[in-house]
Amino acid sequence: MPELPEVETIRRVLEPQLKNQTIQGVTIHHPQVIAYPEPDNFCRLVGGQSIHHLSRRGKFLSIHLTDGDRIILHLRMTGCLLITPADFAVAKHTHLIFHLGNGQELRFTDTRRFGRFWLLKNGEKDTITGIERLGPEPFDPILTAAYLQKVLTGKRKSIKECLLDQSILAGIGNIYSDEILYRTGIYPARSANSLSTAELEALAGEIPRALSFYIEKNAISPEDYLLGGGTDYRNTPFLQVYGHAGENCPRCGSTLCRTVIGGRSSVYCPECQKQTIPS
DNA sequence: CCCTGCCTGCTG
DNA sequence: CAGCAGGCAGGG
Repeated sequence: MPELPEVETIRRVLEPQLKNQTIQGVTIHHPQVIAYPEPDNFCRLVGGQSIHHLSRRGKFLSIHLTDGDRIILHLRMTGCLLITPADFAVAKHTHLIFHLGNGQELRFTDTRRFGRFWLLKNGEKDTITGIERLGPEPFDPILTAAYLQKVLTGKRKSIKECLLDQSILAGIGNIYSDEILYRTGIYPARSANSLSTAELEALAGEIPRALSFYIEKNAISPEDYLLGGGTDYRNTPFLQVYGHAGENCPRCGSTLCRTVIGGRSSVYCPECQKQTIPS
């Protein structure tokens, strides 16, 4: 489920609670979620270490341990992290439990089991998670119209598919690509190399602006996060097009359309996002 | 470019 | 029952 704003929200909520905590041990209910190394080694290497801080890169979350090792995870579609008391009822589809020194637990729940964990040793070159192939962060000042111009030149695929391409920009998924294109008035199926400089400038500005807006709308206390089971994404009411096909465009009142682009469901306003290229 | 697999659950 | 779901890798 989570895209960049949700992963960042999780990082912000969990980091203060996890900082300086010791991982006393790990219980694996479903070894499939450990991509590397072997699940037994994963547990052995993590056990006894302390958590130094959490970082995010695109949709990846990293738990940095005090000796320089790092646990990296990707929540994919339905992954979820929750800090609970040890006696808290274990939710269905809980695959991994980290037992913390303060009696709390860090639990990984994932209905569809697409999410993955990796453990990289201090200094170990990351050739397996995919982080190395990510494009820049959307908040990196490198994201300008000129950067977009450079990476989109010659790209005949749609601008929506390019926004979803993690090697072009890291962290945007199906929700926020639709929201960003709506905000910038760009028809999602437009070929990426057809965008004008003005449109690229609009995108370069709106991408970080929209993502920041949705990160802030997601803000939640640790208590409410636990009550919501880690899936209470509070920015959903602020989505303008995603999930609103058939409803009225908030700007012009036209009926929002749904189509499929690059195999992904896409919602747009036929009036605010014209198919024709502005001259 | 499209297709499939990976999984379960919800909706119509 | 089919179709769909906020992701990504791999294959043709």
